[in-house]
Amino acid sequence: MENMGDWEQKNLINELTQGRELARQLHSHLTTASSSHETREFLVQKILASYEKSLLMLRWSSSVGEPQPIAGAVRNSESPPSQVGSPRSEDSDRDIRDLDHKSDAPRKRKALPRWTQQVRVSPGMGLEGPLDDGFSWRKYGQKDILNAKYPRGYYRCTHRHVQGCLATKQVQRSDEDPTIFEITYRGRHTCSQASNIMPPQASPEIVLQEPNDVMDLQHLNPQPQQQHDHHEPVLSQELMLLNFQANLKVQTGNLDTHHAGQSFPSFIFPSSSTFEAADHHHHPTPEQQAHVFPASMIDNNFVGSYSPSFMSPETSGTNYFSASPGGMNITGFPADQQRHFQSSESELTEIISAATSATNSPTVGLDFPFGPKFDPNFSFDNHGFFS
DNA sequence: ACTATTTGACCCGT
DNA sequence: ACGGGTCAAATAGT
Repeated sequence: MENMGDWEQKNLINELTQGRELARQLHSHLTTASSSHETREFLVQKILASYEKSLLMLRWSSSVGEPQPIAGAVRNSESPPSQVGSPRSEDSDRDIRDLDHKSDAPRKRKALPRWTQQVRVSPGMGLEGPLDDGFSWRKYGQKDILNAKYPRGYYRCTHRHVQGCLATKQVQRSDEDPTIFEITYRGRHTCSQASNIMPPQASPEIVLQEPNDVMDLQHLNPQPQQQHDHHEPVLSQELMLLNFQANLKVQTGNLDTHHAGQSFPSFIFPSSSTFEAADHHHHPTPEQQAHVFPASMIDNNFVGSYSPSFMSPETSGTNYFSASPGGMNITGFPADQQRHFQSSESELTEIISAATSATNSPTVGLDFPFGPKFDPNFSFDNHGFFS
């Protein structure tokens, strides 16, 4: 079923439609002597931004097979998109969890898919923050990093508590080129991200992206999980939409020989109970602690199936990552998360009620390259977007 | 009233 | 102890 790309598709269409409208406006402005240069320039910027965003969405979402970086539309000035970062690192994390006995021991292993994109915002327009990548994020922290001039911002998915979306991202403005932002994503969105509007804004230019993870990620999001059972109907619908998958591809400009494309299917599951169990910091607020769920149960849920990872079919291994259940669908949804900590009371209650799903189970996070349905070798790039 | 951001404290792995 | 990541209370914005 391809419902996965639904909302993304809508957003894409929406974006392109907006761009078309802007182009039309520009056209009329061009034939109207009275329009100012500024206005025209503004429209041009908006149009470019629309293109950028659409491109971003495409790559982000279904794997797009294109190797080249997107050519930048706006580039003026300075440094070419050299690839700044290190060349890629690939690999991933797959962690195999064995069920080792030592139960109690807080085992921790967690690895969330993680990859980085470098985005440039055009100086011309205001707007600075990194572009809107189509997801709604909530900032939860900012830190000054050792040798960086600019602080790093930490964001997590807005729906973390409601839908248990584990995705987070960090945004670090580049020291040398302030127009570049390095955005590191961690975890795939499991939320439906229902309302997503994508306001156009700065025009970003993706310089490159690379997946990596290599390192162990230390902690990931804290959240244990639990399953949801009854969710409201409405909710469930939303859920349906949600699966989308994303993937990225790297292209490090050809530097490397192999490409690493990755795509992840939709959800990530906490695969392992691992993390949650460790909800690492527990900050003890008495009450909160009170409702923490037994990690134990959590554990059981998954674990079961794991498919070994497959490496990438083709060339070197590329990818893997979380996975979804056999098909990403509704059911398989994230059954996880929890929240106990923050979040207003109201939210909390809602959440709780929403939680628990019967489905849980089987879906475990496994890793494999492409969505279940597609063939590994690549695939579907654009499964017909606009047709 | 609510939700989002700010920001120093806290926690954790090195 | 240090650096990085997250929490959570206070604050700001809607």
